[in-house]
Amino acid sequence: MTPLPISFYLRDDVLLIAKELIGKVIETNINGQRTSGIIIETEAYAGIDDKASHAYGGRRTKRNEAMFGTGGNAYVYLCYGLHHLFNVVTNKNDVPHAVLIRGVLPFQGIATMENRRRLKATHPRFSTGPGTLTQALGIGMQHNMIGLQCNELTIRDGNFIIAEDEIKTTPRIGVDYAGEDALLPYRFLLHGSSLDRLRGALSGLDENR
DNA sequence: CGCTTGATTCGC
DNA sequence: CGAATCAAGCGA
Repeated sequence: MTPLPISFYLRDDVLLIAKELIGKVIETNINGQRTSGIIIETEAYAGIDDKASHAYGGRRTKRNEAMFGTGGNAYVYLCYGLHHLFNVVTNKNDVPHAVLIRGVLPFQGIATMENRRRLKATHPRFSTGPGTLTQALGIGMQHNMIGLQCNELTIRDGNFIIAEDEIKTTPRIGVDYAGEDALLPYRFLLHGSSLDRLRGALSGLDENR
């Protein structure tokens, strides 16, 4: 299975990319352990005019430097001093667009992820939430700024077909500080019924394909 | 410098 | 509901 092409990430429309990432597969290969998850929730952060974005007003620091890099790189940062949050950088160099990955469905390497999380994969908060999925997949600061075509951390198309009407759109979470931009419908997630359908499809699949 | 606040999670 | 835990970001 091949990584999504760079052209996927270089496009201007970060909202469209955030929506299209639903159903795609994040895969990590760390110390010979392959783990992966299917993306079920994302948020778009739309550049220097977006008050919720770390890059609002053109703010450029050591932390958010990755956002100013080229699309197709990872932006990983520490939140609340303890959680690593994983973003996909989009658009061209110096246009700081990004998509925050907020939830995945456990797919491959479930035993490895259960060890990292010290939780059973059936636990409701196993990998739903931006800080828990990074822990499950083993994503950390060592992945900040790396290209998503690499073996260690990549996103590919798992051919899970998601229809337009299976995706719900809401305001973003935890961005109250962003004033009126906190109300923008920039969060995308699978409907509950579609989640169940996906879960059902997964239970019939060979985990090692 | 020192103080405040997060793109959060978990346990009580 | 509050603790954990640290680096931006901001004002002095």
